[in-house]
Amino acid sequence: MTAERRIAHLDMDAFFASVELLRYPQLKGLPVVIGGGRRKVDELLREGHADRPPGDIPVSDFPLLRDYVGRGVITTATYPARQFGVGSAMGMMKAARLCPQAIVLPVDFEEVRRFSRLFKATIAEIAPRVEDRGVDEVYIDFTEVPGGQREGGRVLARLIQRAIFERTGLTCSIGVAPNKLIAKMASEFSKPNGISIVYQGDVQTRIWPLPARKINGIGPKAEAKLARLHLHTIGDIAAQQREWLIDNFGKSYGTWMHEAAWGRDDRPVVTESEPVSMSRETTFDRDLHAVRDRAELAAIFTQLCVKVAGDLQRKGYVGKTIGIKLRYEDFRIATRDHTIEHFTADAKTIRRIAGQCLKRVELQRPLRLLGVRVGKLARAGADAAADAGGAAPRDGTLDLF
DNA sequence: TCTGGGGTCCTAGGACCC
DNA sequence: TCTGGGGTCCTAGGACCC
Repeated sequence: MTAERRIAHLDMDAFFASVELLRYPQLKGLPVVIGGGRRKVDELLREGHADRPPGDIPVSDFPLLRDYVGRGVITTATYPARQFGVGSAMGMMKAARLCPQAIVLPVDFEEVRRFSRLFKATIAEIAPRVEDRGVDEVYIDFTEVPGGQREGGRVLARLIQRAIFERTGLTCSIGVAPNKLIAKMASEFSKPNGISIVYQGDVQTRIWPLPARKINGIGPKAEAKLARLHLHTIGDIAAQQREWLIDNFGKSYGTWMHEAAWGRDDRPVVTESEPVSMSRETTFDRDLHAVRDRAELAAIFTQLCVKVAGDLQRKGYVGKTIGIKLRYEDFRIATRDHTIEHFTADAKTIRRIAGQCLKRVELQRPLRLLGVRVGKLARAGADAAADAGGAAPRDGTLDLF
């Protein structure tokens, strides 16, 4: 007698914005967007308020989206702002046209990470099998948790929701379903601060009517191609023969799509994973030319290498594939990478190899973005750590574990 | 009027090896 | 005159996600 799998997907409501509202409760109920960063909204806000409790800053002193100039995008919008059509990943300038009166605040990564750790720790105390899906999302395996099956998981979901609110003052939405795929969709059913319970038998009535794009894994490209084939809802996909989907989308993607449309997904909740790569990238305030802006570009390039080396060292990793990424003014992306003999986390080594990569790519056109990446990571052991400092490994073997 | 930064995974060709 | 087949690694690009 094995228990039926019950998997929860938990999504913090407007996470970045909600974190700011804890600090500035006077902004509750107002359209607020978090993002940008290219313009120092922070400093604007601080003018004349440096020694004032954040909660006492008058609403009229907060910077408005209409005054924002720069290349940033929206990270999160509060629900009042969403009513104007403003949403995540939207360019700030476009958002400013839709809702100029919205208040704009920069992302406070420290604070967001602090609350991220807090809410995840709260969950883990109640249900230990938690899979990290970024700062504001997790999957939770309810199956073996005592009481995890009651009311299809609603009782446990409610308990977690309350615990998170008590500990952080933040709300979340939870979907509980037989698998991750359906749970992810279910968590969107009753936002914010909602709980949705979905069973396998509900797929036809609750999943099939949804747009294909709601499936986690169907993005803008696949959606457009589906539309060209006159498939719009998940039910439309489910109605197709598997072979037909394979013919149109390839063996792997077609097979997966068919399974997904039928609500089938046996991926486990993965509680631990190792990073594959670490990177740093930056979009310039204005497009740069490799020749004309050589010095500026070189300084930024070195900075990126230093940052990524710092990330590796701080987290205790070394890597052996070093690469660069460019974005040209027309948004086309070029990448180059090179795998070296020995693992490293050394900024100078990374800079040297990345510099070689840079020579292999077209540099005539104006650049919008530059990035540096280190992949093929391994944990920095004793020898690897020495290597990371710039010393050659004794005999090419590293104590990686 | 555009479109950040940090990731993962997949594909596909060529090198190289057995 | 005909030239296997599998496996792994490297590299570049692209889709997708948060």
